Amino acid sequence: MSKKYWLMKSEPTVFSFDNLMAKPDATDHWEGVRNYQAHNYMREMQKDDLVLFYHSNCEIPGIVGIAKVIREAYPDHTSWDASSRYYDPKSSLQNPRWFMVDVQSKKKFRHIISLKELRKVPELQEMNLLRKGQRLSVMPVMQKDFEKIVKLAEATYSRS
DNA sequence: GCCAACGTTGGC
DNA sequence: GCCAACGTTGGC
Repeated sequence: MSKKYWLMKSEPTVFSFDNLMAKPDATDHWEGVRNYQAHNYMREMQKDDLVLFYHSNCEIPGIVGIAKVIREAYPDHTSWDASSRYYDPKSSLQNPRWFMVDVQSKKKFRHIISLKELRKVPELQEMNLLRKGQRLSVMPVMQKDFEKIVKLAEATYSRS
């Protein structure tokens, strides 16, 4: 099966791209997805799929870098941890209700590709991310859009 | 802090 | 199964 592309949102005050880079092996599990549609997308992820890392609910929302899926979906242990903010009493070790993947940071953009900037790119206007009212924290990205965003990031490098 | 646009819950 | 009330997301 061919590689797929995704976008995952995180609030940088909770977990930022820098936090991911600082982890051992620049790798961490992606805990806390508690929306079924986002969760279903996450379960479709395959090893080596690439992920746009998006910072949400912050001063400058936008894409900050690229990560890679290094472990496919497995039970999210925070869902049965009563002390976790992601605790779900309907989930248990025996019958897990939520899953997570492991991701590794791959490349940090020198500058954030802000939501504002994305909205100015004609080719990207069909992205799920830019659709009104869509709030999924995990969503698929078309290959052409992924490549366009990487190009934007590279153009930013050469300009500076 | 506001509020639009969702998703979820629970009474009926 | 309907739907009002409530909670959450996330840009602004």
